[in-house]
Amino acid sequence: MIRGFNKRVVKEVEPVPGMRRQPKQARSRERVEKILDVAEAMFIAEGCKSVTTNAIAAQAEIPIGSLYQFFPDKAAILMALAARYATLLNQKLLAVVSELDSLPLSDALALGIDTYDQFHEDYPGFQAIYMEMQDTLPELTAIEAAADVELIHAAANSLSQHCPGLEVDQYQVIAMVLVKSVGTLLWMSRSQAPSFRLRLLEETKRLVQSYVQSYWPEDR
Amino acid sequence: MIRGFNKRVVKEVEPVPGMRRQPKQARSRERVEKILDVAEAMFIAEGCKSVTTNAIAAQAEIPIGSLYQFFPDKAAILMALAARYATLLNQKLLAVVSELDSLPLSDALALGIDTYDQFHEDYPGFQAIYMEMQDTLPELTAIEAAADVELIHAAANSLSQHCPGLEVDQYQVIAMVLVKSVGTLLWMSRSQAPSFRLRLLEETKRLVQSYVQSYWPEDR
Amino acid sequence: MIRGFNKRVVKEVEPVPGMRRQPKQARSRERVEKILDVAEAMFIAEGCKSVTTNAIAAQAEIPIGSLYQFFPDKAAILMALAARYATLLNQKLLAVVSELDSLPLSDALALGIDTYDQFHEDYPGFQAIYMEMQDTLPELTAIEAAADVELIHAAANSLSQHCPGLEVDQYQVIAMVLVKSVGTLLWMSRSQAPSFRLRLLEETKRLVQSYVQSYWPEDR
Amino acid sequence: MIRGFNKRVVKEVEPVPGMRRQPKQARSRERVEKILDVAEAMFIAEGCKSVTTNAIAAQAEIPIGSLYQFFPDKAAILMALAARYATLLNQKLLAVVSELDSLPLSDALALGIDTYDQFHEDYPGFQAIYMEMQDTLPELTAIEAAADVELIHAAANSLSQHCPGLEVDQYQVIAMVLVKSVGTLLWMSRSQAPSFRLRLLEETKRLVQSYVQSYWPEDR
DNA sequence: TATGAATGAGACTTCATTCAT
DNA sequence: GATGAATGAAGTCTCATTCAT
Repeated sequence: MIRGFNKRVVKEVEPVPGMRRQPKQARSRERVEKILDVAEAMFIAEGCKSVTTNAIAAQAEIPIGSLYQFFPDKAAILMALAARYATLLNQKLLAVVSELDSLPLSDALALGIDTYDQFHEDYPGFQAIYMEMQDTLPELTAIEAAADVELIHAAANSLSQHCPGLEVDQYQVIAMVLVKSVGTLLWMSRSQAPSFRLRLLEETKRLVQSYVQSYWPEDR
Repeated sequence: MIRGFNKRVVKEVEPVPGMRRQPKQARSRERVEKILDVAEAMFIAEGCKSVTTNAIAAQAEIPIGSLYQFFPDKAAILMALAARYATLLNQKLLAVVSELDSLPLSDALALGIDTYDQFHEDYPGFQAIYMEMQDTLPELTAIEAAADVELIHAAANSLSQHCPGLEVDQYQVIAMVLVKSVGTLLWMSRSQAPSFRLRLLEETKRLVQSYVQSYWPEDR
Repeated sequence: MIRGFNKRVVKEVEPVPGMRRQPKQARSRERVEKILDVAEAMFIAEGCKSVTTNAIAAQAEIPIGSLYQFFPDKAAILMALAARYATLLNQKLLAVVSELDSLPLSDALALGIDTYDQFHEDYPGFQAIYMEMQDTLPELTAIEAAADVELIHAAANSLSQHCPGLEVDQYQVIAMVLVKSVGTLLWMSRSQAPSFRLRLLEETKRLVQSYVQSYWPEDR
Repeated sequence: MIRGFNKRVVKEVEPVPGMRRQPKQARSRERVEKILDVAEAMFIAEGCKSVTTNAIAAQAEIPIGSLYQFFPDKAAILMALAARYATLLNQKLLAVVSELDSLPLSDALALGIDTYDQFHEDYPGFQAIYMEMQDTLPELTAIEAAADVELIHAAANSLSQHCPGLEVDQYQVIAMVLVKSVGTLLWMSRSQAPSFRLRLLEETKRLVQSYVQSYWPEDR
């Protein structure tokens, strides 16, 4: 068991979209992870635009040439980062799904929001990277939305299981509204003073709960 | 009476923050407007990062030196653009404020959302510029938020007039939640198919209405 | 009697070399002086290269166009400044010449050095401007040397009067050696700690006195 | 034994202060030398201010990007040039040091001056670069003075060995006076007619010798 | 004569990417 | 495969000077 390695457990050899070569050997995978870790930190610290590929390679202590063996260009690093976040978020959510199912809807929503909030806290680069891609790769927004898309699917699924009675694609709309508005509010709350931040968090729950209750008022 | 709202009402020569020289004569104002128009179009079309100051000047048919007489650097153009949007949005909102006041709360919310949605439709660069600034000028987000801030103030004010009974800063929180979530949903709806877009718009209204009703249920 | 004006008494209408138009009216002369004062301060403070003509005009509170009516280009400002220094130094020296004549040679040398040192103190831009010109206008070094040239002439003259016995151009060489070496040492002493500075000043006197005594040893 | 003198004796890969990357391979060192040669010629011919980095790169027949791999900016080229002169001067002086030690003081001074004069003749850019730096990098004058500083140390050391009897820091002052005044006079002599130049050279020796004799008159 | 907005060549510097070793 | 020196197009911004008003 190698410590400090499974901090970010990457599912074995999933084909990350923009990558030039899938790293098969342990050493290569380590290097890719190192690049992404460094890139993440630098993007957050200095903004995507002002980070150079050479700086990333230097900080990651690998030659620039090697970096370009894994990533065809700078944008690919951003993409891989986004993909990694999507994977991570998915894991977190899977972990609480069973708990969610056993709670009353209101509590489930609150727990879901708290979990999502915690994710923002744990990975401050999440929304940052997310925004960057709009600028740098407008045509690749599909991938960027991956994280959201999975969340939305999961939310729609959960709702359709526990709150039946609507058409199937109605759940999609509701889930989208929930995920998007909550995502924005949580992100915005990051830049607020702690006390105000907590209040926003509570208010976000209220927004969501009253919305859901408008569909399933019996949830009391 | 809406507080913090007519701050930007002085039409003509208000001192725009980042500008090097305030254009006093008609010719200069024309030039500045031309620069902003061109920059807006290019930012939307190609993304902020890949637009160059020389390209803007060339497209606007003015010498690069003249551009730099008005704007100290590239970022200032972005800022001026954001300021211009804030002014425009203010005007639109002022135009419907009186109508809003005479409607039942639910209808007022719906009308407000429709107006805001129309603004997004009229000025597709609005949210785009807005997002750009996060990357290019992280420290200047305050200015970028100007449009939001004023909206939030206006909304808080309107709520406190028509729906009394809460503490004064509670209105701020509610208004913030409303404006931020609606903004995101409307923006996101832009990239959806028309029919789905309309549905999202309706759903946004529902989100907002049920949230407000959780505070003032008598509004029926 | 206008105060604050004769601080730097410029001999009436001497034709300064590089100037476009000799200022004949009081207002114009005031402007030219203001330009030179400002330019002097800025050159010293920021280095010649980084001062712009527009900055000089702005600081002097005259339009840039007017500046260009008196000076054909930036270099001309530097030249005029050097010429002004030459005039000033001349005046200072004339003022002590009579005293010098009545002193033993050693004391006269010491007094001359102190006077020259005081000039450096009063006009810190003197040597600074002097050096600048080497770079900016290599072909105009002749004018730059003006200040020195006058000093050297005066010194040669004084020597030939009080210490006869040498050929006429020998006095020139001696005077040149004296003025150039003293000038350098005094200038260099400016950047030293005060106590060390004083010591250098004394040592400079010793250098000069022993040199002169090698020609006129009877001076005891 | 001359203190502070063999500091720069390490021939090859001494870390030159302002350089971005130390050229390790033969090809790179050639390139750096080429850049410096070209820069030297251009600085002397056209003055520092009007030489551009692009022109240097073009003349040296290397891409501008390569130039910037070795030098972080234009000023660094100047600095490297000054450092190269310092190294050269050191070598010249080391070569005559043994001779100096075996001569009577007067003759040693004369030989030292001739050597220094020859250096000015061999490297006409020496004092030119030296002066430039005052303007371009006022804060870096320390480095520029390097050549002088070492000379002064060497002179002080030599004096203290052959002419004992003074306090240790008195030698510093004397050496400083000697080096600075001689340097100026030699430099100035460059721009004079040959016959007058020689006379100045002799006069410089006289200045120095009479000064030194005022301390050690027995040196006859 | 007086003004100051306008000009644009050109300065310095960066950095994503390649390819010879 | 691994490396990192080399590349040069392109970017941002300056500023001495002019000339229409």
